[in-house]
Order: sequence, then structure tokens, then C-alpha cells
Amino acid sequence: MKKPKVTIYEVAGKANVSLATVSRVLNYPEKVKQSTRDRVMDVINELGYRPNAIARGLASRRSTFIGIVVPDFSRASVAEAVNGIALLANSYGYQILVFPAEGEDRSSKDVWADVVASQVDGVLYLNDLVLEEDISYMKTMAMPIVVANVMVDDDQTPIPTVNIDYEKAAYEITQKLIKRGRKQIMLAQTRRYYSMNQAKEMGYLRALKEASLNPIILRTSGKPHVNYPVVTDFLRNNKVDAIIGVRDSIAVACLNVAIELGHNIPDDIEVYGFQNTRTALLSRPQLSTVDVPTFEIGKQAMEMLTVLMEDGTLDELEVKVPFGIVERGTTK
Amino acid sequence: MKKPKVTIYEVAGKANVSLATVSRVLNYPEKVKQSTRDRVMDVINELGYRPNAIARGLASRRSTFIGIVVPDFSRASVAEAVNGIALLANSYGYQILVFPAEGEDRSSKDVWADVVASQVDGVLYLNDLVLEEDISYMKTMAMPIVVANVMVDDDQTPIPTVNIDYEKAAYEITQKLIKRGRKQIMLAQTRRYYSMNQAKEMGYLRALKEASLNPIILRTSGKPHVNYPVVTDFLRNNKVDAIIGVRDSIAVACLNVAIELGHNIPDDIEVYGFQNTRTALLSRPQLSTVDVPTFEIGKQAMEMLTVLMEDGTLDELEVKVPFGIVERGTTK
DNA sequence: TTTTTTCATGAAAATATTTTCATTTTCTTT
DNA sequence: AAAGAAAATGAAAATATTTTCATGAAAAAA
Repeated sequence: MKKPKVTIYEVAGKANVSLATVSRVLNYPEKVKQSTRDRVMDVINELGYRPNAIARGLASRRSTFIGIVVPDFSRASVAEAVNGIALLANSYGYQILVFPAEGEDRSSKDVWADVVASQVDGVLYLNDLVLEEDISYMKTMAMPIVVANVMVDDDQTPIPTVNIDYEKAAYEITQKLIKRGRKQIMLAQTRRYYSMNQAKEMGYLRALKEASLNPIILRTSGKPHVNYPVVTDFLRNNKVDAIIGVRDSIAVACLNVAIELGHNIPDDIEVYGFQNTRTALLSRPQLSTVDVPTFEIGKQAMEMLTVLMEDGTLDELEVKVPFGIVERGTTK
Repeated sequence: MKKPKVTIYEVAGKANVSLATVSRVLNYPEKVKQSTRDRVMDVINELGYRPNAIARGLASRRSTFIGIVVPDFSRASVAEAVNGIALLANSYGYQILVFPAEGEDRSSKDVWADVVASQVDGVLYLNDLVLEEDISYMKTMAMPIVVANVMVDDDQTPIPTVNIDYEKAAYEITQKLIKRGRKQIMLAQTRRYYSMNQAKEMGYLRALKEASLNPIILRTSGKPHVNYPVVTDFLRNNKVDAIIGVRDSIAVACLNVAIELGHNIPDDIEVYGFQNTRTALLSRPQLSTVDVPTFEIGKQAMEMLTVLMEDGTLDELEVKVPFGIVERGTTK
């Protein structure tokens, strides 16, 4: 049952080489003669030796850990991105350490202090809610950081980011609606300040302004049970012929309410969401939405972090991944 | 910009004590005199010293890392559990290391080898698909392991688990349907073998048998786009007056198809799902479902792991968290 | 006061690797 | 065959802590 851990000493002993050679076989195989390399590898396999990641981290001053700062795994955008990150991290030989973003009893300061103490080689920041405080910490850290799926406004000290152009996406769907003759286009926005949702609002406003239409913005929570009554009330008192939800879940909530109120979708009201989650496929009719390749964003972010950790520098500081617009049953 | 890392040496130097004392202040504060303790703490705060987690791990042979073996973060059940785990892990001073479960190019063997190498103090296994291979690895590991939200059939060598009684939950909702006069109760089951879904099927069958009714089981994929045609076809050719989906998403897919085919919900057909995810709240009508407290399960699992790591033993090897049944618009 | 016990602290070892530097071996070139 | 260069290897240092063991100081008991 109890497996005594096999160390590099035993491998070295059994293979009749020094510690250094075993280490080299694992880290710089080209530096050791074929025959010794084979001999050592045989012993490694025979003994099932795996270098102790912690000792390795200490000695090399590279932990091969990367940290991900995450607010909430149940967010679809976060979950998929983490999948992408995990996939790549693994193939590059990095392990992922999770840092729950600040919350009730944890300040930004605590989070970043933990990050520093853990000796990670780099950090991926996935918090959709960008805090000024976090940004200023990131700037002072002597550590590679990539921000994924978040907009960082500040232009003075650019931080590497990867996301889609939310402003443009919102602009495009709004424009589509306008071209199809929609005049009362409502934006169902979150009450809390999320940088991406702000960007969506900018795009929406830009398109409306170009067409000289008035904005109709409803600020509400993301939670369905508080959403329904608010939306019902709003839709009763406002004439609307199109709805854009800043998230699929919000769009679907609006869709449901609209149908309950007797509106015909998509004839009376067209609806667009954002993200293309499973939610969009399970609504009736199925939701048209902006397809955000979250998995891809995660992969890209990890890719960037890798080069940052290895080379220390990056050509392109702000990567925009292409988005799609998928038309389903809620648009014409 | 570049912050030179402050080490225990500097703290010791500045506070005029030995390394050992600094270490003690942090780890066994009661063992050092109040006055020195204060002096050292002052220096620690002043310098912003944080012990290097890696060196600490090496020296103490306790990494304060725990590993979570996870197949896919975008599963609602997994994501919520991870939230629960993160919350507790943090307050107990453990850091979470992520191990993507085996997939395309990674065998179980690789995964567990990584786990061993990383020197984690314990492991949480969240893979809904239980592999025989994984179970046998878990049994040979000299490491605390807790399995969350998964049923492990094997009774010989019990592995600590926490979940809900899926068999009972399925039994109860089936029985409810029967009591309301439903005779043709269909189970929408996954094609792939998941131990929890198997348990649900057992409960469903038990209730039917007691009432001398015949089972109607549809095996399909979890993916909406392959689901819809299959379910449509099935519902056209089979008379059904109730549907139980082993997941909310499957239940909602069935619900949508049934309505498209002109059935009245819940009069003609009642529908139950499993999990109580956001999906259940966003269907129209809202889905009745078994409420699985996934967050709670994650917390419990972490709790168990903690005592296992600290004491090495556990009173209760199999913890069952209570579930709920929430009745919404798809049942009478 | 002296002796014993407890408390507080420091010196040094231990943790499992990688890395540097020096040495030995092998290969090329003449 | 000798000299020089290149390749392969080992010894020892370095990494930042914790932990063990010994010692001195303070407190308690005699």
C-alpha cells in the first residue's frame, strides 16, 4: 500500500551515475551520451521515478506552476476558458494553481500576496469584474501576467490581454437589427459594472447614434428570479421591437417574458444574446447570439503566457480573437 | 518594478533572531515569547515577507497543495463543486492544483503519475465518469483521497465519497408521478455510462416495478443538437405521459420537443430534471427538478479531505448530502 | 541559596532537486 | 602519436524553508 517515494538518489545509484546525470537525462537529454541516457531511462522506468515537483521548483527557481485568478467557476465563460488553459498548460508541462478571486473575506491584497508566495511562474487573470486595485497590483508584479476575456481600459501601462472585440460585436448585431427595420432596440444590461458589458453598451450606442435612434436600456441583475419581474414590468411599459441581452441567460429571460406577454418571436420582437452557451441552444425558439470562442480565448491566453514566461517578451500585447454571429430562431 | 523576493534570512537578520525563530513565529506562535514574536511580526509586516511556499513544502514534506482531478469545468455539477472546494481550501490554507482528467492523449496512468510527482497532500476526484482504472490507482495511492459526486460501486475497499442518494431521488420523483396517475413514464438517459445516471435508472426501475409499470428508456447523447431529432423521433412513436431527464439539459430538450409536437405541459406530459442548474430556471415553463446541492457537496468533500489529511482517519466513509425536489411549471 | 524543571532560542541538519564548475573521456586534426 | 577541442560526467554548492537537538535562561521547587 504505502509506496516509499523513489528519489533521484536511488536512480543514480542503481544506474551508476551521479545525480547530475540523472537530472540531465530528464532536463537536457541531448547533453548525455545515448548509452548512459538509455541506461538511466531504463532505471527510471523500472523504479517508476518521478522527480519531486517541489524540490525541482526550489532548485530551479521555476516552479512550473501557473496561477489562475478566477472569481467563479460556474460562469460559463470562465469554465470553458479554464478548459482551454488546462489543455495547453498540460502539454507545455505547466501545472495549474487556482486562486479564488477576492470575495467576502479576502481582499485583492490577500489574493496577490498568495500568488507571490506560491512562486508561480506566471498568472492568468480571468475575473470579469476588473478591479482598479487588481490592475495596480498586476503592474507592480515582476511576473508574467495575461488577462483573458476582460477589457482593461487603462492605456498607459498595457497589460497583455486576449478577448474578442465586444464593442464591435454589439455594434454589428445592433446594426443588423436596424437594417431589418427595428426601431425600438432594447439593451438588457447588468446592474454591476463589468468592463465587457460596458464595451457592449458602447457598440450598441454607436450603432443607434448612427441611425439616430434612441437607446432603451434596462439595468437588471443576472439572476433569473430577480430578472423576471423586472423585465415583465419593463416590457409592459415600454414598446420594444428588439432585445439584446448582454448574456445569453439574460436574453433568454427576456425572451421568455416576451412570449408570456403574448409577443411573437421573432416577428414582433427579435432577440440576440451574447456568448453562445448551452443556454442558447435550450431556449424555445433557440437563441440567436454572438458566438464567443471562450475555449479558444483560454488557449490563446495560455499560449501568450508561455512565450512571456519563456522569452519574457511579447510582440502583440492585445490579441483579439474573431467572433461569430449565429442566427437561430429568435431573429429573422 | 522588479521586487526582489524577501527571504526568511532578511527577516531573521533585521529582527535579530535565528531562522528557526522566524519559522516558529509563523508556524507555532505559542512557542515563542510574546516580545520576540511581536518584534518578528513587525519586521515581517514591514518587509512584506511571505514564506516561499515551495521551500516550505520541501522542508516540511507537506505541500499544502491539494489536487483536484476534473474532467471538464463546463459541467455545471463540477463547476459548483469546485467553488465549494475553493472556498474551504482557502480558509484551511490549502492551495488547489488542477489535474485535467484523462482524455485524448492522456491516460489515467499519466494523470496519477502527475499527482504523485506534484507532492499534493490530498486529492479530490470529481470525474463523473468513473473508470475502473482510476479506482484501482486510488486504492494503491498512499494519499488521502475523497471522491465527490460520483458513485463507486465497489464495496470491498471503500473509498471516501460524498454525494446524494441518486437512486432514492429518482425513486421518489418516479413515485410522485405514479401517484398522480402517470402510467407511461419515460427516462431520458445518457448513452455513455455514468455511475450516477445508472443509480438514477435503478431508482426509476424500482418505483416502476412496485407499481407494475413498464419502463420506457431512451438512451441519447447529452448534446442538444443530437438530442432534438432523436427525442422528436422517439416521442412521435411512443406514447408518454411523463418524462424524467437524468440531467436538466436533457429534460429541457425533451420539454421543448414535446411542446413543439403540440403536447401540453404539464397536463399531457409532466417533466422532471436533475440538478437544478440555471437551465432549469430558464426553460418555459420552468423545470421541476431534483435539487442537487453541488456546492455543498464540494464543501463537504473538502472538509472530509482535511480531516483525512490531518488525522489520517475518517468516521464516516460515505457521506450522503440531503437533496430536495423543487416543483415548478412542468409538474402538477 | 541551590537544584530541578520548564521555557525560549539558536546551530545545524534535512528536504530533493538543479546548476555551476572542474575534471575526465572521447574525438579531431595534424 | 601528440595536441587540441569537444563532449560527457561528477562533486559540490545552491535553493528557502522546517525540524531536531542542544544549550542557556528563567521560573519553580527544595
